[in-house]
Amino acid sequence: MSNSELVVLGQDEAAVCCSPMVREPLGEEAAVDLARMFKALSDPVRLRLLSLIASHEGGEACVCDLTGPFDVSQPTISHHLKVLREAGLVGSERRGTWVYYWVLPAALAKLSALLQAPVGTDAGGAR
Amino acid sequence: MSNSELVVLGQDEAAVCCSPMVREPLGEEAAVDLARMFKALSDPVRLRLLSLIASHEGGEACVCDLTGPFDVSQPTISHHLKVLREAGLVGSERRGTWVYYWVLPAALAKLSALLQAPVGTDAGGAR
DNA sequence: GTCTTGATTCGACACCTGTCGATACAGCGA
DNA sequence: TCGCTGTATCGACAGGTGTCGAATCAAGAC
Repeated sequence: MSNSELVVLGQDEAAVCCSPMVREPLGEEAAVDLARMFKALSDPVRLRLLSLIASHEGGEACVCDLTGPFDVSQPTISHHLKVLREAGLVGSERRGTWVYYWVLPAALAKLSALLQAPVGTDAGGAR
Repeated sequence: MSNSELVVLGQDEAAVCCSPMVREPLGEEAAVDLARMFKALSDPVRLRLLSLIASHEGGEACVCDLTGPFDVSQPTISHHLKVLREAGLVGSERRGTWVYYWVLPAALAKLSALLQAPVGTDAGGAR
């Protein structure tokens, strides 16, 4: 079933991915798609939610585990989880009374690869 | 540098970073700081600007090279460049008539490392 | 000096986003 | 069945964001 993760992630077909952006200019569509994912990461609460989920035992967490550490209301947490889900960064499933969330590693890997830069090469020194 | 709170953590200082977020929950301050950088990446124009700069010959580009490919006004480009600069993702310098921008690789590397996930290990995915 | 070109800043505007409380929905247990 | 607990959705509101044209600043050419 690990294949289905890629399907979920492919909100648009793999047109976008994986080559560092320092290599070649991003296309317009690719930029729109990637910006959507980065936007999901652009909120401190969502960032912490994501890491909380990812680092949780078993790689997944129930919503009830996630509302505690924050001082925002439960509907707000739910909203943020929805944003993460719609960005393709996490998956979710109801299991009995509780709803569980887990990170989709391929999505993170995609973004990570995109940002990969040849560090050490002085691309920014004073000139 | 306007971030008085996190003054130590420059482009290359590793106060916040570098451990994948799937390893341990992000602290509150770290999340705020990182969210600021991701927010800078959360706009398609800025994403393309960044990759345009990074992939430009010599690793840097003059603003005049950057206004062409977009259908937004030049002040808007300038605004986006400012956002990228204030997020610590690019550096800039006036050189005669023109202003040049370059990517700060350490900043990208920091974000990239953060997103690094153990792909292949199915982090709680399929059920 | 004045003019021209490149870039930033300013002020304004429409739209988007994060947050809340109230409400609705989904399972479970009594 | 009814009620309880855990989540999601709704509607509203304050504040933030992207965009523009106009004005301003900076450096070089004349």
